Amino acid sequence: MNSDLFALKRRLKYAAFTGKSQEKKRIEAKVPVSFLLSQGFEKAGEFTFFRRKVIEEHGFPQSAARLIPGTYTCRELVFFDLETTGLSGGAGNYFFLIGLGFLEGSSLIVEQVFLADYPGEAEYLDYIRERLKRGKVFVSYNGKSFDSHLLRMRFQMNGREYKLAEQIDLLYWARRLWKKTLPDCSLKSVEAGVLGINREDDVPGYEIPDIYFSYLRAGDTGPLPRVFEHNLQDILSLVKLYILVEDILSGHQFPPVTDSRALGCWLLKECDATGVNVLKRGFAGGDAGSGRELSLYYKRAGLWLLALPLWRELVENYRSISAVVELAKYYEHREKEPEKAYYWLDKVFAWDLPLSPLLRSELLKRRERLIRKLSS
DNA sequence: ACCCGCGTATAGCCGGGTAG
DNA sequence: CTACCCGGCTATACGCGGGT
Repeated sequence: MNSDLFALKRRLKYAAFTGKSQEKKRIEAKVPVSFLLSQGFEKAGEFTFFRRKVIEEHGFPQSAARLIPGTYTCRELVFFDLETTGLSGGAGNYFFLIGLGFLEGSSLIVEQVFLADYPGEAEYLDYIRERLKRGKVFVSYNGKSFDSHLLRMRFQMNGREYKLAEQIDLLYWARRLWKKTLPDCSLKSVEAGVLGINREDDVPGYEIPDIYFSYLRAGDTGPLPRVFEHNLQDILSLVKLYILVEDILSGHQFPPVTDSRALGCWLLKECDATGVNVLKRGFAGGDAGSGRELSLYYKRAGLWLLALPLWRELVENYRSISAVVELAKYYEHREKEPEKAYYWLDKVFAWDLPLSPLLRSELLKRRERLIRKLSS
């Protein structure tokens, strides 16, 4: 489906009626006003429809706002999600539904703006721009790559500039925290695996463009409510996910599937002392990767006395090759005790694990050198 | 069909240490 | 002194995967 051509045809269709009153009649006949009103929308323009839901929620992070840049607060967050005519980033794509979420006290306000037909896009965008004014930080799922560009593009194509100042994209947080433990990091998988949300009767994303086209072409409004619902659920999940990530970062929650190694490393990189605690907890929970990262952190900090017991534990309980190598390096180069270095390195060969050729040759080289040192 | 941020792997550089 | 080697850090290249 070439949506560019399609959009052009829609424009011509309305343009064909020259008389003002005639045009209006035609529009009113084509836009299913009563259907949209029945869905809780109100008319906000010739083609623009708006509805709002207030959802009572608890547990909004009021103080611990680790994700929010600058001096903004969570009152200035706007959660947003678009339903579009396709995935491709080309100019022919546009969006016909935007969901916005705002936090207000203990409530979540979800606003949805629907474009009843393409010729109304300019007024639709102007209306959305007004609604977006209160939001300073945009929260999305993959919005940095998808939604924000489409949004900007549509404003641009209509001769209006719009820039999303600050953005928080939760996709990257989901990857960081659950890439190892979930089959994938689609919003759906995160909902099911972490948030405990299982959508019933959800519209698969790929069906959405066709549903909208079929509505435009044949006036088929039947499946539209499910699209509105899908968009609403996306906003709700976005908010829940945002709260969960804030909770994890402030140490209030730590779902069992969370990758403590990745989180700990990220925190350490951000010079955050809680990174050490996260890695400690991960290692205590049996994650060797967390122990390894913690030991390397101690090594970088020159805290050998803290690193050494970790390496020994990693060798004894997890048969960690990297820990063996670290112990061998330590004794060969730092303590100048090649016999101790050899003692540890030899364990790797005793284990008789399958090794990649590269790693194997590296280990052999190290052993050769130690043998030379020992015999001289 | 598209974009883009992120994680991972690899190469290269530098400083320190050592053998000859 | 020189030539080399090792380890650690940084820069760059690459590929993945999510949105409708």
